[in-house]
Parts: sequence; structure tokens; C-alpha cells
Amino acid sequence: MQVKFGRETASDAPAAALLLGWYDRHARALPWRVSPAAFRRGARPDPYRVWLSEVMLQQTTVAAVKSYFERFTSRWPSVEALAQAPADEVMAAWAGLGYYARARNLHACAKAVAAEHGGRFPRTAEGLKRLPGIGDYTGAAIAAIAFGERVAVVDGNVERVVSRLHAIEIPLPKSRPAIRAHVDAMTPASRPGDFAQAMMDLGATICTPRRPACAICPVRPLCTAQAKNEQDRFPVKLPKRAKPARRGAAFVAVRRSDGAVWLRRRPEAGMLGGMAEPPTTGWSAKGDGATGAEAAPFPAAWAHRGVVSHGFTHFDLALDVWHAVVDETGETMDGWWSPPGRIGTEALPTLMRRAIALATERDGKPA
DNA sequence: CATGCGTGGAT
DNA sequence: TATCCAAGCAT
Repeated sequence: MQVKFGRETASDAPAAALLLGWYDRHARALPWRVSPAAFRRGARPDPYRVWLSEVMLQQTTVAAVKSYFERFTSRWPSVEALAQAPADEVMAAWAGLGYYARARNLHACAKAVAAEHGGRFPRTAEGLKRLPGIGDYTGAAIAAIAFGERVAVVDGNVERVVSRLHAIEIPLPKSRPAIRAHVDAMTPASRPGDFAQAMMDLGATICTPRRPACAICPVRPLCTAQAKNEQDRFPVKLPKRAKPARRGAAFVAVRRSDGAVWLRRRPEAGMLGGMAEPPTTGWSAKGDGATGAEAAPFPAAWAHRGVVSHGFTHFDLALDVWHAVVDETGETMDGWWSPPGRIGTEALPTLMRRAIALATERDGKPA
């Protein structure tokens, strides 16, 4: 359908009212959230917790975020505390959550808020978006939820919900301007944060990507796609490109005396930037790295222990894992020995943890 | 504006 | 097993 930008579609305001009513009854209880009832009593969420949760939730599920959120807020209860934390501790605490540029930006953002804003987050989406790691979505979400700004909050859930409500045939991402116009028309001046969370809850629990639960949807009477029983066809998306298959190798050297593993730090920019790894070959989305023992960082009795398969966003990696027990080496290279008691606290991405686990397991069990 | 950037769960 | 994809951002 055509959207008249800047003008309300007839169904937008009624849909918003239905959604808020539904949220009052069915809002999910989440650690960073203030319930609708508490909100009515005057409670407001802590901007620090809202910000932290929104950054963690970028392209990441609620289930995956919860334990990380608890650990971060227990360890760093305020933005000032996080700002003062050493960078490597923040990266290590983020290890396993993915998209590691988020962790670097998170720390940079905390420092900026502490140093340049007196420890207080800007209260508008526009001001928030000037901070590292905060873009259109996150800035709007924090401003609406934590500060009550009436601003359109558009994430993947909202795109799906609105695409169905209006049976938008233009494929994403081209349809984004039209979707944004609808969301802006829907967003109420009162409780814009609850409205945003209501849209996201609806998308996460009812208006799901597959098999949406239209039977219990509060906005079903206003949904164009459902009226045609074509909800599964929306949102229309452009086809994706196939992921290339890439190869590489990891070399897990274990010190004979204490079982320590030799690790190094990856460059700040690019894949797994700033994270720890056992030495690996030059694999990337663009090309393969060497896979054989001749590519090892130093001579040793390297034994092939298997292959770890790992899917990245843009390519699938098959990483050959080599293992060697060494008496002593590497001290002249950049890196460090990580003893068994410390390996769990290193900033190791999941891929690298799996490679180390494969290299060091015995008879199918962890060493 | 297209591309690069993780991971785990659901189907 | 293969595929999709989840509260996006930076460049």
C-alpha cells in the first residue's frame, strides 16, 4: 500500500491503543524492564540498565542476553563503574555473546558518558546517537523507554509487525521509510516507551517470523495480511546471497609443565577484533587460510585433532585444529601462556573455545 | 548504501 | 542437516 508520509493511516492510532492495552496485561517481565503497573506508580527504569540491555539485545535473543546482563550489572552497577573497568575485563565478560565491536563501543560509550556527560546519559534520541554503539534503533529505544521521548522505535520486530499490519509488498530493506512513517504515526505522546516495548513483545511472542499466533493477536482486526490469510508471506524480503565456505587452522600449544595454552590478541579491527585466540592462519570472509602443520607459528610435534565448523554471518568456517605439547617456546612472540585456572576468564570467542576444547580433550572428554 | 560483523536456538 | 534469524551499528 502507498503511505502518505507524515500523515496518519486510519488504522494506526487504534492499533496503538489496542497494543498498549494488551501490554498492560501481557508484558514480559524482564530484568531491565519496569512493569506497566510500576510505571503507573511512577517508577522509571535506570537509563544505564536500559542502555546496557539494548546494546546486548542488538541482533541477540533475550534468552542469550539474560545471564550476561546479570553478570555485567552485578559487577559494574553503574556507568561510572563500567567506565573505570579495564578494557580486557569488559571484553572477557562479553566473550561468547558475539559481535565484539559492541563490547568495545560499550566501553567507549561508558567512558564518554562518565567523562563528558557527568555520568548521565543524554535524554534524547538525537543526543544518544552521537555516542559509540548507539544508532537509530538504540538511541530511539533508550530515549523512549528511559526518558519518555515520543520517538519512533523501529527494530526487526516492528518491521515485521508493521509489514503485516499493512501487507507491505515492497521488500525490506527498501520498505523501511514507509514502515518508519507508520510507526511514527502510531507512537503515542503518552507512554511511548511502553508502546515500543509492546510492539517488540508482540513481535517476539505472537507476530513471530514463522507461524504467527494470529488467533490471540490483539491487533488482528486491523491486520491487512491476516485479513487475506497471507501473514506468512510478510515481511517480503530480498533474497540473500549464499555464504561461502572458508578454511583455516588453529594451533593449540600446551605447555608440558602446567597445561597452559599459548594465546595471543587479535587486532582491534575486523573479525573477533580485540579478542584472544590460539594462533590461527589468515582465514577471513575473503579467502582461505593455510590448513596444514607447515603453517604453525613455531616448530613442534603438531598433531591434527579434528575440524571445528563455525557459521559466521557471511561465511562458514572449517577450522583445522592442531595440537602439540611443548616444553618451552613462544616467549619471543606476542602472546601469553594461559594456565588452566585462567583460561575460563580469557576473552575467548566461542569459536576459539571450541578449538581449544577439541585440541585438549582426551577420549572424547575434556582434559 | 551494501557489506562486515557471532552465536545459539528453532524448525 | 540446512536454513533462518534475534531489540543493529559502523563504515
